[in-house]
Amino acid sequence: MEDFIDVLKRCSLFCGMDDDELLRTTKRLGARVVGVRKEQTVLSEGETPKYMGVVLSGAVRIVREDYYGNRSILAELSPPHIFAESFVCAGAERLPVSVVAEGDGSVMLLDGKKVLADGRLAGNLLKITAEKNLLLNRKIEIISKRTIREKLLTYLSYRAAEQGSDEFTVPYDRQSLADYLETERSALSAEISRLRKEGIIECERSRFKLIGKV
Amino acid sequence: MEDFIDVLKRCSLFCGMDDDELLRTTKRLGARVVGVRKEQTVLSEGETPKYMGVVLSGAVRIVREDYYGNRSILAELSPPHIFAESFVCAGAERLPVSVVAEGDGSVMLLDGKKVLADGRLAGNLLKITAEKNLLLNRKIEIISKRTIREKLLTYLSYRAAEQGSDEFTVPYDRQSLADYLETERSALSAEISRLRKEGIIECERSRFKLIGKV
DNA sequence: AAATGTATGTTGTAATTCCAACAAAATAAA
DNA sequence: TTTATTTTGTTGGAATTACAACATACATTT
Repeated sequence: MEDFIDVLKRCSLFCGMDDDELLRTTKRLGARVVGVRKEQTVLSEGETPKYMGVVLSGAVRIVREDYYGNRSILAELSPPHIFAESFVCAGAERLPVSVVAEGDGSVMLLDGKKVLADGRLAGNLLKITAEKNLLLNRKIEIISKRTIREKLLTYLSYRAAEQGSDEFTVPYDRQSLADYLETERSALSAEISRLRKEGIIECERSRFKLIGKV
Repeated sequence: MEDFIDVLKRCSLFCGMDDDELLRTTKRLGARVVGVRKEQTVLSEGETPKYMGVVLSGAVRIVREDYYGNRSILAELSPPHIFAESFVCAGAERLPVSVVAEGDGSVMLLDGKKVLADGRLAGNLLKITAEKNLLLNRKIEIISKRTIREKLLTYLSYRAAEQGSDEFTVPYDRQSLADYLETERSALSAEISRLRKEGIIECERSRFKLIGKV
């Protein structure tokens, strides 16, 4: 736990706690740090939402897959983001998504009930679930666009804004970006090519640049 | 306010309060009951999220419109649902959606800061925002399906489950249903016709029936 | 360096959706 | 009832996407 104290201090769940308080709290809650390997499933769709987690290193993806194998990525979360907290707080019967490690890394798992029983943590959770809400709203805004071009440009604009520059990276390779935008990889590649030819974007792998009209 | 005490008692925000406590609380918060007319905008996209609201009668829709006039319906909320609470709790700078009255009705508007300052109400808000999260997740599941047929059937399955019957209604007319499914009205109508001809559904206006294979 | 595997780009065809225009049905108003 | 108005259904062509198959580029391993 001590290894990740700096990450945990940046985590909204423990907002306002000093080192000592933080260590005592995680200990009292019986928090477990778990190492995860690339592609490993941390929590599975369908299971009872018992735990909420904190990304300590690496990154996790919130994903869902339908009968036809269409993978859908809801979000990629880097440290010190929290996951599965909404399903615990809402008392959902089953997890509607899976949590999968993007690469090797580690997460902290917390017993949902114990977290909710702690007034301080429960208070912090309100802001967290509300912010998660904004993220989902944004994702809906993006994928409700009718063409791949619009979806992509809307998404890229948000990334640019987040990183405060017209040059920025995206945490996805082409397949994953397609899974996030809810579309086809090859069609996405083709659209990126067209945007490049038209001088609207520059792009190399996961590095993009939005070319603004002067 | 007294007219709506029964609605408010069913509202999760006031969970666990008796009549007297409820009236005192709303009074203390300076809650205002506002009558709304069909199509009237209650809160506008872009404004600062200052208020959260409760649907008292009628229904409201959470909507967004893009530059091309594509209307997107995120949700339809009936009494005693709450709206705009996530944006207040997250401290968002601008409202990313509008709230529009579906028909004539009334809503209660509450000052966001005052609600958050009340420990009891803030505690209740956690469950509410988390549940709103589930709704958004569901909406994403629906619209991430690749065809209108799949979107529609997924949505209808949820409605059937909610109403506990394979015969059920939908709170939208064709245009609104299309706006919720993020697709075209005419294409949706055509798909409904096909599903009907194939014996997969029965449908008359906003009343649907899912025909299960025997 | 060669071989293997993975990621990305390209292309043509089939399927689906969009869009516009109109027809038919239902509802409201006169 | 008759006339508007709104809602829903239908249709054909244009636009877009999905899908499959393959080419190319890049990375990793041996």
